[in-house]
Amino acid sequence: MEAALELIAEKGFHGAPMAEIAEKAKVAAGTIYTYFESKDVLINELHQELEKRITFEIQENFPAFAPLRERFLYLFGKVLQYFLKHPLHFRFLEQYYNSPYGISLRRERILGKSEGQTLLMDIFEQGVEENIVKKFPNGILASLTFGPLFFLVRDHTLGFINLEEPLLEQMAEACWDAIKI
Amino acid sequence: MEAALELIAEKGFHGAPMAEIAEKAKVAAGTIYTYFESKDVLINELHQELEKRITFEIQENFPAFAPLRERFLYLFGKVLQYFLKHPLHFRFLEQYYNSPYGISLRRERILGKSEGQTLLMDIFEQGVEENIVKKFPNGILASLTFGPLFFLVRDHTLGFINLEEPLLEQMAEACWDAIKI
DNA sequence: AATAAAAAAATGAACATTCATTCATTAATG
DNA sequence: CATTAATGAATGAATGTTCATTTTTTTATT
Repeated sequence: MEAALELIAEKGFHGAPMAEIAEKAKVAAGTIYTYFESKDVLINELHQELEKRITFEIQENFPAFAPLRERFLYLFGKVLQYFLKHPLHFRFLEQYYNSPYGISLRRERILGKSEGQTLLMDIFEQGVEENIVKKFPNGILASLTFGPLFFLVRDHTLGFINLEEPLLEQMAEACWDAIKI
Repeated sequence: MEAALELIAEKGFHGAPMAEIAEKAKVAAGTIYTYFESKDVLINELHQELEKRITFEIQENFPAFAPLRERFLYLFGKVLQYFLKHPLHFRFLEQYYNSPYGISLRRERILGKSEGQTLLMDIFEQGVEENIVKKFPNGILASLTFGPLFFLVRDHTLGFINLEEPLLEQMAEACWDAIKI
């Protein structure tokens, strides 16, 4: 799975043939099929594994009873830092969500909000209720938050931008400005 | 090129074999090679064509001498409307930029700002100078603008969200809130 | 206008390559 | 000895590209 992650993150699904994944993992090509029924299964399990790790790391130390703005900035920072720390995870997930694999999954995700998303959705809903956050549907508020975040991380992992510490906090605050009234 | 656009936008680069492109275009497979040296060339020319159309349409009626905020909202709206009107173009470009094709191109794009981008960069630079816009690098300001936009359009073209008129304007204003001081 | 010759374009079967997957065989483990 | 795992060559399907052949269009000649 690690070998697959690296290859796919760097070269995309089609730059990662099973033979190369096997080579990188120092096993024979056929061995992979002892543990994964197919390439699709391998990729889907890899995706699940990454999601699990991310949601775990984000919920860690979450200041559940802090003011709205603080909770928002915390979440934003955590997600941002996670991806900056694990650029390969980001690249892989990006590939995944833009492929047929991810799209059906995404549909479910949007309707029945899963864990990890819940934290943010709660912030939005409470914010709207208390007249702190603009009265938008959750999807729009999420786009105002994650849109810039993903956009930037992408450029960063590709080496186009260098994100420094003070800038990150200012970014988070700018996104808060976008959603607050 | 039209057949390629449709297939690639709907099923990705790898769901669009030359044989199918040819079939959709009602020519034989070999015929494509009279006009395009290879699949790569076809794809790159298609990309250039789309970029040309978009930059043209965006610059049309641009209120070059209006106040900053107005110019920003105009640009934002134009880009948004273009993609909502041409979902296939959006899907294609999204594929393109997330593939090896687009990444090298992107590098150039970020350094030497090309046409179309210039309009927005001018707004940013003037805004920073006049203390209307937050003092961020252009890349960050761009992410605060295009990040949410692309994010939303993606969900819209995939049929997850329905973007209505009044919402669009509010979105644009929210993004302005993100970059303004 | 009519015809012939030449050039250009279209065709699609054949080719070469890539790649996921299988499986008979060998090695490792309990 | 039995069971499980690993191996990697072989398989077959998919796909980009080529090219000899056919069809269409253009040009030249009568």
